[in-house]
Amino acid sequence: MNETLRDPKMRMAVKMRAGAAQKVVTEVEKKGRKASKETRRQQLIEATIDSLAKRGYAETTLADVADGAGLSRGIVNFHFESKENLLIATLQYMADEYANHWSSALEKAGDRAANRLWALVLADFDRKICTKRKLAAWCAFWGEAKSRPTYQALCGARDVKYQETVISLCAALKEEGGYSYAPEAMALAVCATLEGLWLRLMMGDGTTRENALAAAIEAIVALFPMHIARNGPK
Amino acid sequence: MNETLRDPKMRMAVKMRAGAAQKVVTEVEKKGRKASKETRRQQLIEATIDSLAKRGYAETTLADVADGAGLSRGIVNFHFESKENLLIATLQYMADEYANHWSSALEKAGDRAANRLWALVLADFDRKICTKRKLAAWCAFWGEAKSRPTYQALCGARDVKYQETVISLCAALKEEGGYSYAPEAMALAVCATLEGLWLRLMMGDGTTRENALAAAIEAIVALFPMHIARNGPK
DNA sequence: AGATATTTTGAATGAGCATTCAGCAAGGAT
DNA sequence: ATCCTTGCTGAATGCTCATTCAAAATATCT
Repeated sequence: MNETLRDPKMRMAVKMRAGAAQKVVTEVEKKGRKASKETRRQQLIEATIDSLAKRGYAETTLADVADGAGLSRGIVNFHFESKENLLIATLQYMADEYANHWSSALEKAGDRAANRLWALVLADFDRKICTKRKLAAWCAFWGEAKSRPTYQALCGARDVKYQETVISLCAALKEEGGYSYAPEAMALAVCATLEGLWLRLMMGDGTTRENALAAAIEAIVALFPMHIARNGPK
Repeated sequence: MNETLRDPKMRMAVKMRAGAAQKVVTEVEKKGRKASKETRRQQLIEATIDSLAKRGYAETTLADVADGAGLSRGIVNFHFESKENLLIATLQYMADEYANHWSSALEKAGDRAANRLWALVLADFDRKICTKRKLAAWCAFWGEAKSRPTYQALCGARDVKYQETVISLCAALKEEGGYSYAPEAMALAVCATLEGLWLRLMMGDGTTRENALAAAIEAIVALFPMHIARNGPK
C-alpha cells in the first residue's frame, strides 16, 4: 500500500511536513543527537499506534509502521532493536500518558471526594485520551495481554493505582454519606463500567463518546446519589 | 512444542481419550459421515479456543490447533478450507453459545422485570460461560474486531439483542419504580459494567469470578434499589 | 575542507506459516 | 476379494515478514 512512500523524494516531503508541525522541537533537535533520537522514537511510536488502530495487532508489520512514519524499512530495528521492543515502548507510552492524565485531573479537583471522582470520570472520556485510534490500540494490546506477561504487567500497572484511588474515594464517600456498599466491590464496579464503555466505543457499534460519557454519568449519579448529580458533584 | 504428538501412535492415544469422554456421540458417529464431520469440526473449534487462550490471536497457528486436537497438519484446511474460516466458525460458536445461555436464563426467569435482570446478571457469571479459556478467546477476538468487519459483525450481533433486552428491562423498572434515569443510558452502563468485569477477569489481576459477581450485584443493587437487594430481586 | 561519527537506506537472508496435493487408510458396497 | 468413497496425512511449495548489514547520506568535529 501507498507505494508513493517508497520513493525517497516523496518521503522527504512527508518528513518536512511533519517537521513543520513541530517547528520548535525541530530547532532544538538540529543540535544534540539525543533529542533527535527521542523525536524519531516518538514518531515511530505514533506510527505504531496508527497501524495498530488501522490493522490490528496481528496485522501490524514493521513495514507498515515505517511507511506510516515515512521512513525506510530498517529504521525500527535501528531505533528499537526489535519489533517486540517497539510494541512494548508503545504500550509504555500510552500507559504513561493515561496515568499522567488522570493524576493531573485528580490534583486539579481538590480535596473533596465527590469532586475527585467526578474528575476521574470526565478525564476518562476526555478528547485527548479517548480517541478512536488510541482506544483501538489499547484494545489490540488487551487482546494479547493474557498470553504476554510483559503486556499484562504494563496494562495491570495502569489499573492498580487507578483502582486503589477509586477504592479510597468510595470509602470516603461511604463515610460521608451513609451508603451501605462494600468499597472494594463498588470500586471494581465503577472501574469496570468505565473500561466497559471504552470497549464499547472501540467496537464501533453506534456508541459515541457523548453516549458513553452520558452513561457513565448516569451510573455514578445513581450509585452516589447523595454526592453527585447529573450536572456535577453536589 | 509437544513433539510427542507428531508421532501417529501418540496421536491415536489422544484421539481415543477424547473419544472416551463422549462415548455416546462416538457411537452415533460410527455410522453416518455427516455426524462425524460435525464432531470433527467441533473438536477443532475447541482446540482453537484452547490455542487462542494459551497463545493469543497473533500466535495461534494451524499447527498448534492441529496438535491440540491430536490431528495432522492438513486437517483444518480439509474441514474449514482456511484459517480464517476456522476462526469465524469459532467466534460464531461462542456467540451462539452465549446467546443461547442468556436467552434461556431469561425464559426461566418469568415475567417480572426485576427477576429477568437478576437472571441476566447471574447468567453472565455462570461457570459454563465464564471460563478463563473462553474469556481469553473472547478478548482475543475483541482485539482484532475493530479491523475486521466479519468479527465486528459477530461480536456486535451478540450485543445488539442483549442490549435491547436490557433497555426494555430498564424501561420497565423505571415505569414500575419511579427512577429518573434515561433507560438507554442506564442500559448502556449496565452492559458496560458486565463487559468490563469480564475484561478484568481475563486480564488476570487478582479479580475472581466471585469478586466480579459481587461487584456486579453491588452495582445493580445500587442502581435499582427499589427492585433488587443483595440476595436477589425483591 | 577533510576526517570521523551517526543516522538512514534497501536489498539480502532466513524463519515461520498457511495452503496444496499426491498418496495412504479404513469402511462399505458389489 | 476388489473397488470406490471418504477421511486423513505430512512433505513440498511459496509467501510474508523480522532481522541483518554493507553502503550511502548526513551531521559533527578538528
